Amino acid sequence: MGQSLQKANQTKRERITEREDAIVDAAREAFLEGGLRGARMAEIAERAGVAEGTLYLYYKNKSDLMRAVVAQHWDDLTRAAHKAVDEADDDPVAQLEALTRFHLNLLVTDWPLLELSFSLTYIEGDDPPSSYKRDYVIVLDRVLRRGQDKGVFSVQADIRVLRDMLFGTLEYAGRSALLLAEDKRREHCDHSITTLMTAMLAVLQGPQEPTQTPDVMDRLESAVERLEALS
Amino acid sequence: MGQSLQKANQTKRERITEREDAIVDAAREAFLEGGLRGARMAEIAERAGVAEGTLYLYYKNKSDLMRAVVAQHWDDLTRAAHKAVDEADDDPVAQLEALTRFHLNLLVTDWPLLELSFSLTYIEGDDPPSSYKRDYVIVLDRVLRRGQDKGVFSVQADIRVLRDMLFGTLEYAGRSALLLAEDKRREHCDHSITTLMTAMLAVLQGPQEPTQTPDVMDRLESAVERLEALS
DNA sequence: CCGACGAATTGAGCAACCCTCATATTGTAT
DNA sequence: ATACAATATGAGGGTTGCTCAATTCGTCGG
Repeated sequence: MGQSLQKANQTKRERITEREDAIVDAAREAFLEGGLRGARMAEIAERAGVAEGTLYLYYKNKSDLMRAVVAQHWDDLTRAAHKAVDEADDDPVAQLEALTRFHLNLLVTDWPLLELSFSLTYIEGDDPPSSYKRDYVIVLDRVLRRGQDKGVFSVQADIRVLRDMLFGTLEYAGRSALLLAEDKRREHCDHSITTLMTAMLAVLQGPQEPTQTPDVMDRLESAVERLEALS
Repeated sequence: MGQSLQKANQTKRERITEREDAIVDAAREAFLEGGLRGARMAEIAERAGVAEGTLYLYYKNKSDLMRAVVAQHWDDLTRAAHKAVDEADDDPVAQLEALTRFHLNLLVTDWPLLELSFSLTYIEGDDPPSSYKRDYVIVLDRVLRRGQDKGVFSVQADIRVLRDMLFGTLEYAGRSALLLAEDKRREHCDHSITTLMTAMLAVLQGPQEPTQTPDVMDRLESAVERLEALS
């Protein structure tokens, strides 16, 4: 009759999701400890409390399982990034800085998991290259487009290049920070952010002098002329 | 008697070096075709014309062999980078742009091999993480220091952050370029370089207003003088 | 409550492959 | 010519990702 008795009040769907979570959790631990190569499928199965064969009912192969671990994490990060931007002042520059700080901070605190993510980039997958990062990147696009709409950022600026600049620089800066001792880390991060903001704003706000200087000069000159005309 | 007969006029040293080269050449081909995982030691041995066990007399293990392939390549690249800078005009800005263009170009043309190099970053090596890139990075340091010495670049600028910015941005920009169709690639590269130069110069040349303001002041002074002359 | 059928799970076994090491070959000095 | 060291070989050991025939579990109709 459609509805039937379930063990411990769980639906079939719930039980399957629970198992999936158990597997992903076990896999995350194992991958964090040994990387893609170091982790053993047998060990993951044991930790998850399932047989080795069961893993292959849920995920096609080892790297597919790691993809699931990484994708879940990027999902969390995307939500957090949106939140970080929304909590900043309602000003494109402030939002951009908030996102920059959020991302660099992430690279330092979440490095082990992000390293897994990056390493996956270089694994020749059997399946089409997935892009769990796409949604995350959209957070930046939103900030930049909003700045352009408000007239604070130049519409000339190519968002694609700025994406590369922000994420590229920060990935490298994060790695540099990790090489430093704990106490120098914050200083280096702050410095990287300041520098990167200067750089990005130079692109986003375009040349400032030409737009302001002529204006100032023109008005000054005309004032002088008016004075000259008086005499 | 110290000097002894050699087959085909080769010294022992020469024969060993020749074998090493044969192995590295075979390994490069194999790794380019299948990556670290896809390449088979048995196949590399066959291509190099040696037995599988011989590989392990020259290199500790598979990733150590790949390291050798990649290190050799970075060595070539470093020489070429120095050359690119030296052939540019004797001007720090021009040299920086030459290096930027050289590096981005590299990322597009040499991508398969550079991808191997990057993937190696994420292989938990049994040995201390090697840094074949160190010498390459020094090329940038040289350009920036020279600019500072000549007073063209601000000494305030932190070279470490600029390193992250240049190489980080370019790695990402190179990847973006590879996703584009052949005909749009050059345009995108040129655009990335222009943008990146704007960004870096904003950092390297510091705030520009102070250098222009005096001009405003000069003209103001002259205006006042004209007014004074009237009375 | 029973029996039966499909879905889900298991884990022993297979195949692939890196690396070792006992043996063989080559080179050199006396 | 002989002994000895250096170098090379490749069959076999050991590990591990993945498959699939056998088994258990969950859900129905009767």
